[in-house]
Amino acid sequence: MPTPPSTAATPNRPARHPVACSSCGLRELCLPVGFSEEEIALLDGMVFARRTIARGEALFRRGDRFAALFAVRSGFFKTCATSEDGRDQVTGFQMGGDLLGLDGFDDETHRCDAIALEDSQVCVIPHAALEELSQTFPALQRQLRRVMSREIVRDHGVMMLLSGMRSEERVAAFLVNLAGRLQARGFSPSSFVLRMTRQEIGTYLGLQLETVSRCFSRLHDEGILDVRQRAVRILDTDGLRRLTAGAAG
Amino acid sequence: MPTPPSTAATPNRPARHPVACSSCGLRELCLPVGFSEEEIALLDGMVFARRTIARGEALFRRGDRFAALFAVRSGFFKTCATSEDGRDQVTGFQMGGDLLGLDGFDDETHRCDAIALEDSQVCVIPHAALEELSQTFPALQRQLRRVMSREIVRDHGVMMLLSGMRSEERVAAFLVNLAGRLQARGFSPSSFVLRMTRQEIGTYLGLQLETVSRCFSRLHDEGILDVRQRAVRILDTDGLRRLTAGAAG
DNA sequence: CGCTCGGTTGAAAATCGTCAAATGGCGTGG
DNA sequence: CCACGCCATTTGACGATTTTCAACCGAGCG
Repeated sequence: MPTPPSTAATPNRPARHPVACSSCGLRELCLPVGFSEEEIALLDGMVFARRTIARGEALFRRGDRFAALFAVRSGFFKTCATSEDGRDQVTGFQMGGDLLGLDGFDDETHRCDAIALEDSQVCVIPHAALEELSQTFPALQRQLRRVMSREIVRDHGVMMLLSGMRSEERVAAFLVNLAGRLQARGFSPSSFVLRMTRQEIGTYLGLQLETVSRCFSRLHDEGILDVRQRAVRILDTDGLRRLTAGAAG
Repeated sequence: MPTPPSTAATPNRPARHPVACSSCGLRELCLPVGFSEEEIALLDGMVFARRTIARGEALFRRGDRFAALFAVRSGFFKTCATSEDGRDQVTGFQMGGDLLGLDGFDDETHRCDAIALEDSQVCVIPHAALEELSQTFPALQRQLRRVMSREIVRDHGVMMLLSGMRSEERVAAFLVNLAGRLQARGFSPSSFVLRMTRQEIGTYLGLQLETVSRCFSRLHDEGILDVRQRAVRILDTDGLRRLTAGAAG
């Protein structure tokens, strides 16, 4: 599906859709993980709309008031935090079922930009509804803590990657992670198209875009990958995973 | 207060103390930030004990069941996540008022080790009490979300540091951060003693210990620091802060 | 008083970043 | 429909930073 007519400013009007977690294929990857049917029904009332974001547009930006949490329904996002001196850090890539905006609870302000890397749809989970419902719905607050906890653990994994791995290991780890997440969503884990540029991968992994490109080329030469621009085919999953574990593996 | 007699295994018996958030000097840095007197009184019933941890001992380890959150009452900790291949990443240093264990909500299991870098005391906040109390105490669950959110933002800051800065900038940023936190706790921000080894700083910053040592020496030569082993005196705070912002500053 | 551990320093090697140029998709406009 | 131009990507050469290996120093502790 192509980019909608570039009248640009589409986003801020949330479109009413028949939104229902109960009938959503992503519910096992999203907020309702482990909920009973009754509990999911409660969520249906809370997730009040979907919103469409065109490629390149921001779902929210750093400094925006934190009015809602978002769950990716379809599409692909990056989040990036910008430092005072202008350099920006891609802190994560989000796909179907992932939540966006967890960093907003602190001071009711989003602390990073969330940019759609392809035309995307998100479910809007208003902060107020979340607060209200979680009073009478202990499983929801528990689940929210779990999701936030998982985000913290994930970030620690990225720190480990940034801190201890060499470029090729980083790129390998990135691909293994991406493949796993695609597989969990029913896509092929061995053949996919990257939604982000080399630059964005580099910013995420703490590498220059040229280094990322060279790593891809090297993995190609080693017969582990088939890379053609953004199209990736993993030829040797075990080999890739071995690289991830580091030379010590 | 010196290290307790090294009978080693002191920890697991929580000592009953007159524990009270309401009379704690750290409450403005800890869980009760922004709570009213009545709200803090509710916390008093929940924080049920203190626990003493000797230097070098673990408060908890990766894989331990997540039974409680901990708030540092005195002392100093590091948290480190260990990867499958044995390398470990220091994910943070915690001091008075900081919370430990936020990564445990996901699967009710601690996901990192928390090691005391000096003799320390923590307040024990049982998970069950937290769950129960937060049912009838909306401000508490809100606050917990805020704290977790802040942890996520903090981690993104570290990722930015690991990803985009060179060694000297990293070390400068580390020192500026530490100084600020010490100041917030009423200690001198310009003269302090490091509680961690060069190795631990290095693991945190994604550098080898030799590189950390060289950075300290260079900052010393530039007249910005006076470093003698673990004793640090910051001579030029602005200079240090300029380095943090990067060459672009 | 010697030993161990943490820290410092030096030199060589490896990795990664920087600069530069060439290639190739892709979308736009003719 | 094709040509053009822009942007992403690739690749090469060089240089800078950081790691690695090794030796040495010094403080704290038994």
